[in-house]
Amino acid sequence: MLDAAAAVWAHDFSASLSSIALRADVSRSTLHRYFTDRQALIDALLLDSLARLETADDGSATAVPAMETLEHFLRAGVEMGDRVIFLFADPKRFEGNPHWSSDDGDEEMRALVDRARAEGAIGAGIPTSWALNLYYALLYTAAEVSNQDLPRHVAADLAVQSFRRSVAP
Amino acid sequence: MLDAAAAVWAHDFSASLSSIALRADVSRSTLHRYFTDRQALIDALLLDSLARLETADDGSATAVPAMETLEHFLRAGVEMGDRVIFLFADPKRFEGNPHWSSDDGDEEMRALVDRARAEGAIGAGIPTSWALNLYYALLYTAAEVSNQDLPRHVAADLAVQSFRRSVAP
DNA sequence: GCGAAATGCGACAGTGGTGTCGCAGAATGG
DNA sequence: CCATTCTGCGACACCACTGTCGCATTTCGC
Repeated sequence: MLDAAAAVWAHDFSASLSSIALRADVSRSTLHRYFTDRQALIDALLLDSLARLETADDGSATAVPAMETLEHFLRAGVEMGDRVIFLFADPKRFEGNPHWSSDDGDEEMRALVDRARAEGAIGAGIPTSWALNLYYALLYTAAEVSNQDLPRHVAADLAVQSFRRSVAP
Repeated sequence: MLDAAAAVWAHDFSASLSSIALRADVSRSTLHRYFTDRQALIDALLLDSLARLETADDGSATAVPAMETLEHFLRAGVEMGDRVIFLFADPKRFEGNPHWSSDDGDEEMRALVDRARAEGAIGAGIPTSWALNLYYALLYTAAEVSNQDLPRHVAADLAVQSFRRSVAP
């Protein structure tokens, strides 16, 4: 059901619960039996997606260059496909949600970008806010393209390449 | 009213007509008086936005390098802000809409990208579908960022730079 | 095979957005 | 100044989605 919700909501967050039940091959009753609320399903999917992101992000020690961490994170994100689209399609989607700390969304990433800049991987002419938005856009786009034409890893490679080139000094 | 619709729908296409009326500082009645339908408003906004895009795109003769046309078009799009977000946030939003020819959405752009590739501005390792999706993502992101931190022209510059670097051979 | 748990189905009221009215109060222009 | 036009307000029925329920059916474990 979470997969179905991610798949459907990745493209239209206002989609009805019926469409999700249909996609999940269960009745609406069953869906409601596991998630009392629309909000409950959102929270469950959010939590699950964040957990996967966390897991996927495990291999990134702080010792390695920040740029490699960003790259690793990007690849992991693309691998998650719809989940990542769900998470990052609209930055304000989860505003006020107790499970969505601003740490997840921004602070940690901003710090990473700043570190990458300090390490010389990001040019002085690149504002941090642009680097961040570009990063999420590439993540989103690569995940999106993976649903259409290109194999997942190819899309990930292209996204990584685009990011490196775009922010290079 | 069209401006209000663009501003609201740029962030949430499922937003109610009430919220648009509110944003436009008119009553819901007045809104309905000018646009009988939700669909009528959508069509009007679509048509108006496409017209602006067309106008803004006037300066691009086919004689100049394709890359410059793409660049010009990108800058013009960023300048349009919410209108462009409305148009390109979801590629399938206007599927089946008689005013949304696939020419606008894809074919013309694809041809432009192919021409840029022939002129050596786009590397062989860059799939056309990636270049296109990247292009729209940058357009969208630059417009989005313009609503937050950076001045419009700075965001446009960054988007252009990112695109050139990303697809360079 | 039998009992328990899970699922599907249909019905229900509640809710919020939609589209349509009529009417009353501006705003506009001659 | 008056007449025409535009606008706002409130009311209405309609519809899709939501959340809840009871009951029949299927599935699963033992």
